[in-house]
Amino acid sequence: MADSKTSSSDAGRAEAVARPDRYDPQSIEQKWTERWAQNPALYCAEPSTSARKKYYVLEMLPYPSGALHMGHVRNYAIGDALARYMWMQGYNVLHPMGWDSFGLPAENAAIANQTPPREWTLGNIEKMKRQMNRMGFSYDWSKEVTTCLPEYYRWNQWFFLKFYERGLAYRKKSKVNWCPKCATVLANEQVLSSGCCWRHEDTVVEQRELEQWFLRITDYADELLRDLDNLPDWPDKVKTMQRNWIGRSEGALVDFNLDGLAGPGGDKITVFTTRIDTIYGATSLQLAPEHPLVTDLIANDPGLLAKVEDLMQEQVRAKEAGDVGGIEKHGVDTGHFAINPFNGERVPIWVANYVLLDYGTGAIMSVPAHDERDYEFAKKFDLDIRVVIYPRREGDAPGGEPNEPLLPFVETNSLLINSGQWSGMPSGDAIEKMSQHAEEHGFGKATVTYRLKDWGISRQRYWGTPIPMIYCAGCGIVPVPEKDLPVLLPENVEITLAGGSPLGKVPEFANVSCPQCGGAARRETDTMDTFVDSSWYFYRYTDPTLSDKPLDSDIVGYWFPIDQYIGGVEHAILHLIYSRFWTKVMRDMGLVRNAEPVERLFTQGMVIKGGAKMSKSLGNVVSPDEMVARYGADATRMYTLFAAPPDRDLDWQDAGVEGVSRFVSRVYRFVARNAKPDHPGWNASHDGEMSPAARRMQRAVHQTIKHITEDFGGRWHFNTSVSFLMSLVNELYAYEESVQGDKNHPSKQGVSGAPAGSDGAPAPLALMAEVQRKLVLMLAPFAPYLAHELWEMLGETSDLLRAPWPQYDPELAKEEEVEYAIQVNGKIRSRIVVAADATEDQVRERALADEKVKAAIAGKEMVKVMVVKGRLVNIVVK
RNA sequence: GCGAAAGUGGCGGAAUUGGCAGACGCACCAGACUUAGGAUCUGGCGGGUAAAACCGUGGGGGUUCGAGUCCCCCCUUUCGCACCA
Repeated sequence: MADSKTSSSDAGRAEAVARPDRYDPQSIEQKWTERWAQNPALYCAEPSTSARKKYYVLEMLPYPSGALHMGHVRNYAIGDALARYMWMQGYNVLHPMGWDSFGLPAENAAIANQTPPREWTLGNIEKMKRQMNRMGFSYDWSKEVTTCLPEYYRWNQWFFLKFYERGLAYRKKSKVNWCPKCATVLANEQVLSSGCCWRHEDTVVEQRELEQWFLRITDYADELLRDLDNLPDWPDKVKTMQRNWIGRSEGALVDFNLDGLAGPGGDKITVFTTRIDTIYGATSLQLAPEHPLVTDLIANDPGLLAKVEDLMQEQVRAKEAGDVGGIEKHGVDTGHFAINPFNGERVPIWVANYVLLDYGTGAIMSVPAHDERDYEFAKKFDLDIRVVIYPRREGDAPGGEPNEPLLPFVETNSLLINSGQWSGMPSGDAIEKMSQHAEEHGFGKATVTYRLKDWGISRQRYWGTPIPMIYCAGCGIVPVPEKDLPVLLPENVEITLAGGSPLGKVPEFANVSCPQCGGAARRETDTMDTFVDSSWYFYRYTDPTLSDKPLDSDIVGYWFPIDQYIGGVEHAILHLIYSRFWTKVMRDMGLVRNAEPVERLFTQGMVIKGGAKMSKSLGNVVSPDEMVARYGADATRMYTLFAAPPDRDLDWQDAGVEGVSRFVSRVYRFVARNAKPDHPGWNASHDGEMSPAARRMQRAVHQTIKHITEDFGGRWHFNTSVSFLMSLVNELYAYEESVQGDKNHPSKQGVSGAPAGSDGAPAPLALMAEVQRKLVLMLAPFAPYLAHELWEMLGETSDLLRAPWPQYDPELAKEEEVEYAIQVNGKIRSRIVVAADATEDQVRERALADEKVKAAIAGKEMVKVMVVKGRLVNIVVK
């Protein structure tokens, strides 16, 4: 190969670009981008009749904001490495990409730039698709899905009608979360724990009364919870978050009749409790300030009304201040009483700010002795504290007086006292028996409540899927007939953030005739939450061209469940719980056979810089475009894999990309010189024995294959995969030097054969060719452009994407020698190197012959212990 | 407050089961090749010492021949949940 020295000076400068030893990512990547573009079928999944086993790898689809950010690049680099690896493992790989393209930013852009949302969105998609192709991601674009196009969203509408038929979509007036900045309603899942909007973290969500469409996700609460146990390959963190979100809680409802006058709003208060066994200790009832009965009870007392109003205001203020957890408890005595159905006792009715309206019934029985919050409240307002579960700690003898310092006693491992006929019963049994008792006597029953609420999907926005419903004065709510789908989103609509749904101001859209009676009717003008779009898009990928149905059950049956889903942990609740819900409904509709959409989930860490999330305001944004222009796509992608394990946050360091770029270029130069090595050293005769350097390199190759193969199958620590590749290349350089001398040392040039000390048998050319071949194969998932270029350089004509992944030979990967540390009385005194297959006796002999060991044991009585790699040899010397 | 994860050189990070702590890379230092070097190649690089010894994985105990790894207590950071009755 051309020696860099001969062409390096003035003459070489002009031809620098053409020199094969100079890595130029731009020209290489451009060349392959063009070639791949000419072969659109390259990355296409084979049909479900393929003889290959299927593998569905999916990355979360992006919102087309207009530019990829590093988080995208990282996400897709992981998915692409996996997709390429699985192709090389012989699988039929489905690796699609699409656009979650409805949503508010398009409307904001429309307002800011006077650009129609559709135009803005489709333009962004074009830009981002170009960026993705520039990165070399192996997407099957024949499966592309764009959620804002009628070909897709008509099926949202179709699903909505099916949900409606099944009673899973319903309309109700309710208090809803309203973000003043979004000018629309938010689902519970879209309200942060701070009480602010998920898109506007500084804007407190307001409560408004609106008529909204809801999806009955709570019907599936139990199954959504239970089936988490069938997802062993989901991160525990995500499963825990979902469990908490669903918040299943077993308990009982108990009715307390109002004492004396029946209230105008009813004559009883129903409370929810998980501890019905403590009901004899209930010394008050507590209502949430917003509880509808509250105003009835104190309607004629303006002073009390004002105090309750204060309680509510205080909560709002606390939320605004970000004080979520530790709001101080306050309450108001209504002066009314209710009757405990178990013992007939009158208990005062209070209003308390620590009772939540939307959990349980919005009313509780307060048992200060056995609930921490009730205890705190009772202490503060001097309410009775009555012990009804004998408080004992582990080891306490039974009997004796209840111990005030042990209160509140919240354990269920003790016996009831002061509880009438129930006294003496273990707490756990009492919960069951007392619920039964309540049910038999008609004042209560066992029940299960959930934190999870039904999913409100109505949005008062333009850029979303129109909800296919019509309101007729005569017929009421009338679904749009299936044959009339899609309900097309009108264009040229004036978009503002004020005055309700923009579609409401488009008469030709809103005014329709009733499908049932033909009379004048009004169309629903709200659109769907965009999380509807992303709840089932991955099914559509299997055949996005179908025009008569959303999916083909057989094709879906072939591809599903998704083998590997990759995305950010920020979707642990919203997207991933909605998707699971949607799949279960689809299964009940007979559309799909799988109960869960995703077999394995991987949540990658964020890309940060300087310890903070990248953001324009911090000015620490790294643009993928700039990185690609500077270092090429291969180096950029590879850096995102190398800089940190994929599940951890990646702290971006510009110098780090430089390092990976150097590595990539080092690989290029090596193969450029050695694809057809012409140094005489390679042609030296050999007698079949390999030189130690050759053996070393061969071992490195097989160890690298082993490591990377295992990493793909398990831990996914691609940072170490890349580092193994780097080490391997370092070995190749060392080997090259051993064969032909240091190219940069003229004194050594032309040295033929193996260096002194070897057995004089340089490895054959074939070994060099084989090693390079394997190196390129292993590079393919991480740096596809470079790998393809080198593949060609090696004279390979087969398609690298489908070339078989290299196998490793465990024998060749094994170390030939093992180092032992030798301890003398607990301290390491020496190290010896012994053949890997040496017997214990041989090791012992060698150890005792070691000079340092001899010195250490001279004149002593002792025990020696030698250790390494799990082998332990004890030698006792007297 | 509750729950989970993490804490290793100047930095990003290695070290599947307890077995040479710091792989690989960055930064830095030295050398080579150079008209030049922000290119390339070679070597060095936890502290400490002339060299050893010795000390080193947030802190303190413990188990073990041997602990970054296992056990107990504490500290810090990040994330999730935060009155869920």
